[in-house]
Amino acid sequence: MDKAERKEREFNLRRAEILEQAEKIFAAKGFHNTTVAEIAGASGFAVGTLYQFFESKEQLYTAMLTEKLNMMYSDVRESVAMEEDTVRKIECLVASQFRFVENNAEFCSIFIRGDHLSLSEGSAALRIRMVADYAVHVSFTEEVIREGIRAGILKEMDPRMMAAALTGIINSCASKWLAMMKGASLMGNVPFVINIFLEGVRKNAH
Amino acid sequence: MDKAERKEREFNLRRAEILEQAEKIFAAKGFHNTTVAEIAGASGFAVGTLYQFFESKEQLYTAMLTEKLNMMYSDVRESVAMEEDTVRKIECLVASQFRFVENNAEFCSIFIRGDHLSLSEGSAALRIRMVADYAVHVSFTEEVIREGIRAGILKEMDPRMMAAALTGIINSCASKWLAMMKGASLMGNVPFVINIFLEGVRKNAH
Amino acid sequence: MDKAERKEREFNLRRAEILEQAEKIFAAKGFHNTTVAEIAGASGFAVGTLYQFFESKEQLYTAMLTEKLNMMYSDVRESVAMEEDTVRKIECLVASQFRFVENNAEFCSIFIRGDHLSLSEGSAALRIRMVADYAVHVSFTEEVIREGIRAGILKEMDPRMMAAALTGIINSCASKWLAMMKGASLMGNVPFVINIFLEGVRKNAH
Amino acid sequence: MDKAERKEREFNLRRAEILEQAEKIFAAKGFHNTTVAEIAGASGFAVGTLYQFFESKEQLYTAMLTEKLNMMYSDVRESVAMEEDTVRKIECLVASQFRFVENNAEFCSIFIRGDHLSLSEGSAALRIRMVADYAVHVSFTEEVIREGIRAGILKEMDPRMMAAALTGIINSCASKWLAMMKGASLMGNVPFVINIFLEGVRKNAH
DNA sequence: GATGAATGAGGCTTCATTCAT
DNA sequence: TATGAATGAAGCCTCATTCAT
Repeated sequence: MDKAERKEREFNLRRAEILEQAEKIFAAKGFHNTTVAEIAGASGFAVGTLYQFFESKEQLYTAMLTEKLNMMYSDVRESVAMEEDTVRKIECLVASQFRFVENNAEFCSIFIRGDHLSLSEGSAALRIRMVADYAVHVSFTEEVIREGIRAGILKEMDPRMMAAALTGIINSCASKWLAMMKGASLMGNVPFVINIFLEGVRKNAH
Repeated sequence: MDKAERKEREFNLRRAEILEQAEKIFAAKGFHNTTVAEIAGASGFAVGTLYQFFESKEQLYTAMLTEKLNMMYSDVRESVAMEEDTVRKIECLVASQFRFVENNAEFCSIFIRGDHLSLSEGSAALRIRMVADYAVHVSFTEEVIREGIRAGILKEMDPRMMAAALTGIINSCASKWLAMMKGASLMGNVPFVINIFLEGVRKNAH
Repeated sequence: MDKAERKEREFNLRRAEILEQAEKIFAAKGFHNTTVAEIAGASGFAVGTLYQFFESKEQLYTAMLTEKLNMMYSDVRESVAMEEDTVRKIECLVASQFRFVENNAEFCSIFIRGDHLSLSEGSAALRIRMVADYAVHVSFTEEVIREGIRAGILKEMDPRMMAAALTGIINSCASKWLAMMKGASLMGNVPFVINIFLEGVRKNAH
Repeated sequence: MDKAERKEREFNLRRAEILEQAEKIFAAKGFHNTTVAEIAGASGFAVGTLYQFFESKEQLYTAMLTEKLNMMYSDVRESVAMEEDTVRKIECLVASQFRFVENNAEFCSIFIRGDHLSLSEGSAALRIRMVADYAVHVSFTEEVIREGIRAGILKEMDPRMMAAALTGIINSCASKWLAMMKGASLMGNVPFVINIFLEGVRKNAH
């Protein structure tokens, strides 16, 4: 019977609607300053109804966070996988993250505000999963770099540190862009990031 | 009569004691999950007493944040001011920030947690001061870089972006270290950071 | 569907129940010595529930006050409107106020206690409305007297002052009755009040 | 030794200073919205010092109230005692009360605000004394009226009620004046009050 | 005697969660 | 299954009173 199927489709649609509204409000006001009633109101459901989709306010928050992040993670992985060359891969890594930030500015400002992780002790399990997801993403970046080293394209430094440096540059540029919200495109900074990461800032003597 | 003087000294000691305990608890649990009663208990005062030192929970939080950060800002400025050479200045910039992170690991984890800024609308004035302080710090980094460019040592790129990149690398390494809390010294990463920032990661053909 | 209608009816019933209990307690202990928890307990609701009916303790207090007073005001106006003759109108004025005091002794003792008006600065708007309502009531009394003067029944004195005198006599008798709470009926004093107001207390020489 | 005497004189001066300042603040903000610290500040003493003059905030409040009122009561009694004629006595009764109100407008507005009596259960004894003092004053008014009746000048009505009526007219006029705080003198209303009380408001047929 | 910092009980209000309809 | 009124624990803050200096 495909009644069950329709049910599930409906369920997922409603759930997505809630997450979408929650994202906006959480991004604007932070976790603690957002009330469940607000989210319910914005998504057109009753308060009690939200609790049929999510166990708690925290779980709703975490779901939104992880699902959106995993979306970004797979975007990055997909776009990187299409390239062969290490330098191109790094370009894709940067570009796809910048693209995500541009397309999800509100969501990303959560991380500037930064109340992710300031979740109560109770939800340790949820937090652990988020951290784990992040670790996977980091090690993906590491792997790209490791390949570059193996291929003799990148210097033989600690890949962990190199990944950290690249991530830092990306995040810092994204934060700057989010803070300013300038009309300028964030994507336009890709060459700069690549250049600084690959070549550094010291002027070569000649 | 220096009775007044002694009074003030006493006052500042108590105030500092409160800030010290508050720092630990805020760092461990975040702003919203920390109660005024907890801070009072930890610092050995009654709840009401805290309110003779700080107007509100938020003001206590902000005071702690700004005072500690300004401490770091001046540390950085001082140590950088002692050097002449641009490269040495950048080294100092990185080293003094890493030193601060090492010495104030608990405090710094607040920024990983990141609930600074998620303060209610009420404290706009306080928040503005924090942002302004930060802006001054950022422009200090920029200035160091600008000097390097003028001196022909650094490439002629946008100094704002270069400062952002450097800041990103520093923060990322610090975060990594805080997250792992490894026995390894964070200071040990200074050469790496300098190297990657100045020379990049691409292997030179020769 | 008259489900909404029933909802509203229920809502109003509960609201009235709270007001009724609040009236008793406020009357007995004054605004500041009454706690929200007490009112909640007496009306059989949880504390939080009160806040679905009233924005704040002050708003609850003011609502009770204004609604009850307006009830009295319209009682007075209605009963006076039924009479033609000025003297009969004044009788109704006095009688209907006395009747209200007898039927709402507890409520009226609030005014002997008198902590109406000692509300915080915050509720200026609410207080203004109360004062305005009272002004309307006073000018109604004045108008009755003015008519009596026009009709040649009352002396040509300042109607404002005459209204003040009548109001004073009424209030004073009511206060006396409330203070003593004697078995005696307050309504029994109507002829006395009318007589003293119309004829004064000096023995006529004859 | 008159050292003790000087001490007592000093003590009374300080006490009076505190009462004077307390009166202003209580009059302006009411009992509950006035803090002990405010009174201390205004009177130039430390908080702890107030507690050497008064047992508690409530006792300070009551002392101020009773002492001021008794001042008025004796003023009234004195000035009435100087007259022989009943009508003149009543005039003095009204005039001396109006004079007191004019000279102590701030203090009297406490009674418009009316948070006298809204004292906690604890101070029953103090409240009882205030009520008793008031009762004495009322019975003094009654006695004047009783004399007038005996002298064949006033009608043979219940003197209690007559006293209540007179008091009501006086209070009502005073309240009106306090509320408006008009430039006009309250004393100017004495003839009106006397006239309305003695002769009433009904126009005589002729 | 004078001081005023420290105290801590207690008040108002919010809001995540539940459950009867 | 959806609702949203009811709940009540918990938080921030105030302020009368005390007591060591």
